[in-house]
Amino acid sequence: MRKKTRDHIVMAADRLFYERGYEHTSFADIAAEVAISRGNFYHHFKTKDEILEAVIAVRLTDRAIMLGRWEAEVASPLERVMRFVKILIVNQSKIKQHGCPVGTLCTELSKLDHAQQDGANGIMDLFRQWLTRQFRNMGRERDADDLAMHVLMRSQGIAVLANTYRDDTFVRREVELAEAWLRSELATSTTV
Amino acid sequence: MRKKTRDHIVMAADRLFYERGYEHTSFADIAAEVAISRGNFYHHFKTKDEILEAVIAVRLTDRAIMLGRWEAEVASPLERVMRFVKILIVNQSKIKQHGCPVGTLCTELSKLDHAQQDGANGIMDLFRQWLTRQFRNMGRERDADDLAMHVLMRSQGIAVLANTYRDDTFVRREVELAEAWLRSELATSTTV
DNA sequence: GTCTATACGAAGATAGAC
DNA sequence: GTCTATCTTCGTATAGAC
Repeated sequence: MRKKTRDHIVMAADRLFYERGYEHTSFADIAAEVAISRGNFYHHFKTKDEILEAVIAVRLTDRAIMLGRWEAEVASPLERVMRFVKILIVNQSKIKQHGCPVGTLCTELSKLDHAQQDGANGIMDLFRQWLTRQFRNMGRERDADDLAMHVLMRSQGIAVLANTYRDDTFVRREVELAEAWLRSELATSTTV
Repeated sequence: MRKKTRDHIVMAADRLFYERGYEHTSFADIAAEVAISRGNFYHHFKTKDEILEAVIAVRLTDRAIMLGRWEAEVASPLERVMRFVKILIVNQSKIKQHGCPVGTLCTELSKLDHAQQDGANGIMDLFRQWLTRQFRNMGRERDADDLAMHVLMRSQGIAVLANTYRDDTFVRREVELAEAWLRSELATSTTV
């Protein structure tokens, strides 16, 4: 069973919103990418906001699946968080070019004061809650959310500067520092 | 001697580019803010890019003056870096609303693949070099730039999440963590 | 230096034929 | 479901009068 046009549109929009930003991407851009006419476009989506909504939904689902897989594949919560931090390495070349797909969207929609702000922030929150759960599993009931926010903070900071300076060495060094911090932070309080 | 119209335009553009983003700000928006006609606009700037260039120049100068003042006012390089980190507290409400003026501009121009990317990145670099100099003064010749990048990374990460979650407690906590990290990092290597 | 009027193109959106 | 044609609005930019 082949992918439907609607799915093609969402996939193309997802990529273009990430690479060029939401506002800077036009219907014509997406239509050209999918190789359909602009008219046909409106059969599938009535407004640009609706496409954004669909893109956010897809991104949320994708990330939830990814996190679920890690939870199934990786036994130790510490290793799971490490896996999260390592996205910066795995996706390094994309991040250098376009930043973090989640962070940059939240930032852009905030400036636009866009109705889908909460939707985008929800993806960030998915990460936050997943990370919080991992820290809880490590016995850090009380400050699990603080630790989660700290990991998110580092990820976002690294992504912004990776994008600004396009420096591989910096990214690798900071990921190692984040891992070292994680280990030393958790060394004091293992298994409670 | 009163401010000239040109300066008013740059000031208004500076604020609007920060609050709404560069692309989302139109000539009409700026003209309305300054209370001049769109036509008059083009007497002072031929293109939108030219305004951006002027805004970046002003921001660069402003920040350079700020950093110079800190260098004059604060004797200890450690305290100077602390002062830098504390901008996040001082400008907290703006940052919660619109993020970091430097980081968000770099991010936006990267997506637009805009000619002024280097200009915006130059403001980030002003901070980087200033921070590097402070760490050198603390006797950290070898890793001064790494430490500077780490401080920048934290600032940018905190700003992104402050903007996403608009959470005062988070900002305060992370600034304290950054200060604690600074102190512990420098404790090992004081005055060489 | 400031204004009004206007040209021009891009982008979002609609109508209706096939 | 897909197309072409068209409408409308908005944003950049120019011309020329005051």
